[in-house]
Amino acid sequence: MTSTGSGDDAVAPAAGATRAHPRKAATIYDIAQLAGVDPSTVSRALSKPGRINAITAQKIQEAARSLNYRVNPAARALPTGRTRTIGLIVSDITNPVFFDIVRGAEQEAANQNYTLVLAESRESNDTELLTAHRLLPSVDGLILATSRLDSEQIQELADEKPVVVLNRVVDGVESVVADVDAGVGQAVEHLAGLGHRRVGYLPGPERSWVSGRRGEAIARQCAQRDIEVTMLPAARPMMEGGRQSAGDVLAAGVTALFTYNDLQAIGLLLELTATGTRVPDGLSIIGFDDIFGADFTTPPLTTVAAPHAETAASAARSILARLDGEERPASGAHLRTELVVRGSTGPA
Amino acid sequence: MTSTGSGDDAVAPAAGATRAHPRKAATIYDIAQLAGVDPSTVSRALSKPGRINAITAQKIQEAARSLNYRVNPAARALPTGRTRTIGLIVSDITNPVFFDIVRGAEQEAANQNYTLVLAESRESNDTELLTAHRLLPSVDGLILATSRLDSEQIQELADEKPVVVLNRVVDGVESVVADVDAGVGQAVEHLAGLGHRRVGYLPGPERSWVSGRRGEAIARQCAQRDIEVTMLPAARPMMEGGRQSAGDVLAAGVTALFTYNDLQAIGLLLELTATGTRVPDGLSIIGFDDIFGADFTTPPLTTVAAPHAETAASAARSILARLDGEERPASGAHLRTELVVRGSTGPA
DNA sequence: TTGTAAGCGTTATCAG
DNA sequence: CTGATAACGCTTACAA
Repeated sequence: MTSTGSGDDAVAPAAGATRAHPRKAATIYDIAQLAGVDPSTVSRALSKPGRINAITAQKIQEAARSLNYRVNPAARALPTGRTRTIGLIVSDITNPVFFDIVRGAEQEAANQNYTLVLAESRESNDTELLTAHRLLPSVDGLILATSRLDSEQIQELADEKPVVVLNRVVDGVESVVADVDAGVGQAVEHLAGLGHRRVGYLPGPERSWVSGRRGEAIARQCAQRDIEVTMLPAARPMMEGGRQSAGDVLAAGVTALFTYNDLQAIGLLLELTATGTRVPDGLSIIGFDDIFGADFTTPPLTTVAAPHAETAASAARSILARLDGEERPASGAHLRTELVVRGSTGPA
Repeated sequence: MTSTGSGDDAVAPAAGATRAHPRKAATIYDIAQLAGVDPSTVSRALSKPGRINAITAQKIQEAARSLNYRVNPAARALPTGRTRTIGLIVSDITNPVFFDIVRGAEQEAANQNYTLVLAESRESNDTELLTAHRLLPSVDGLILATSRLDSEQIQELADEKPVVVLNRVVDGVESVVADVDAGVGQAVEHLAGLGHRRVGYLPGPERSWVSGRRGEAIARQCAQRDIEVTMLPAARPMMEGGRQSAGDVLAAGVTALFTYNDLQAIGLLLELTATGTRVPDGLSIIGFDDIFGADFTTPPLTTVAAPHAETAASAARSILARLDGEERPASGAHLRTELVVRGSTGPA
């Protein structure tokens, strides 16, 4: 047992000197020499199996194995122009929605032996643009998860490499969008059934395309059922934003409220509960995304869930397909949103 | 408004054909030509400013800008052997602990103009090893966040490139470890003060080094205060694991329980509450990590918090420092754990 | 300070 | 099927 009792040092050089990294990696030249063939033959044997004599291929494989050979991705990228890497930019790593998005993209990439490069824009369009440009030269394609960029900026990026935007439509740029109306329809129906006639919407960032779509869908669905909807002042898409909007919400005189996302919903729920408004008795709340934690608030949150992992996976797939020269985006399954009814909604 | 009503397609080729990506990127040769200098001069001007005539530097900058030049990272990596990339492998992207870890690493990397490559091992040592080997050639260093690998496997990785393991000690390999005892000491003290004499520990994966350390720390601290501690059968480090252990926990006859992590704690809490055991009256629960959500369970979770973001940032810093040729790891601040008292602990 | 030239590890083209 | 050989875009002694 290496336990050192209390008072560990934060950074441990560890027992025994930290190792050096001298032994430079084997190259196809080393293999060629060992196998008695030309380096170019090694290259072929390794990258396009089948197009080579079985027996020499064998020898090469063995040599490679014995030398513990690994291709040098940078070297491969130079002549091919392909890095076997795709980039993903999210606005806030700390937001649980991105679990599923990151996982979906990472899995799909890993499946096809691609590697996922992740960056965070921290809800700022400036850093998003910077980051995108920093990433672009080193990836084969880029996924923009919740872009706050202008359409033109995105189009420019898309001019350089395959770009897919998630849950946003940008002219001329491919996108994967889950159908909001399905879930919102169910939600409004649900509220109507509970007798609500005045509902509100707490929007997220102005630059958020989804926030707009969600607002529209709500307005549309409510209009169809003759329900009055009032739009509140925008709030930051975090728990804090929800908390801070509690006053606005109460002042709005609605009996049910949609928030832009679950984070806001949870923040609001907490604030309301803390200040004596009961949910759902005093106010019904519906969030969006069904994030981690939405099921264990008190009461648990009713929310419009979206297939985030599948959305991201689909985006990754689409990029990889395009890299493989396919024209038509591999139009994936229908991505639908869906209401998850829990405890935060009740009779008006 | 582009809204299409309901029935959106999942993958939209988008209005107007998806763009092509022909225009090949400008190189230093293009700049050289435009600026009337040699490419090598351009290279210097761009990579080591100062070592060049101010006026030619100026010309080169302008040419670069006008051509919208971006360095080709692969091309740069080839002669230098440096990719300006660091890898991070986590066991489960979906576990909120990793928010902070990912963010800490990503921010520190981005600060120094490095890029973070992320991969998930899904709690499997096989895929972890595979992933590590897949990543290694394309990164300058690797951070293993919660490795399930054997020490020897990690040491082999560390022989090739700078590797830092988080919250684990491996001989000869650098690591960043938060001091568990501090927080556990506070926690046991807290329980003792509440009159608990029999506490339990629900461990995580067998291969998890932290799980072992946490168990030891608990045992040690309890021994000092003459508190009896019983070790339960291990459970998976997820909410599900906590849920499934509810029976074991109740059977153990303890009045307070530490779980390996907050995920388990939350799962257990939910299960217990659902089946009629009240927390903390029937059982006090303490988790580890203070993840997202720990503050809004009912009751909110008492937990031992660790500075995850700082831990990861420190790891990244250490790798970057080593890449810059510094010998001594930049021994960061003391990383201490700390008890956060909330509602899941009460009198015995 | 700047130019020359070699080299980084692969792939790709072209003969043989 | 395999071997030369020229890229790929950038860095880096070494010279000038």
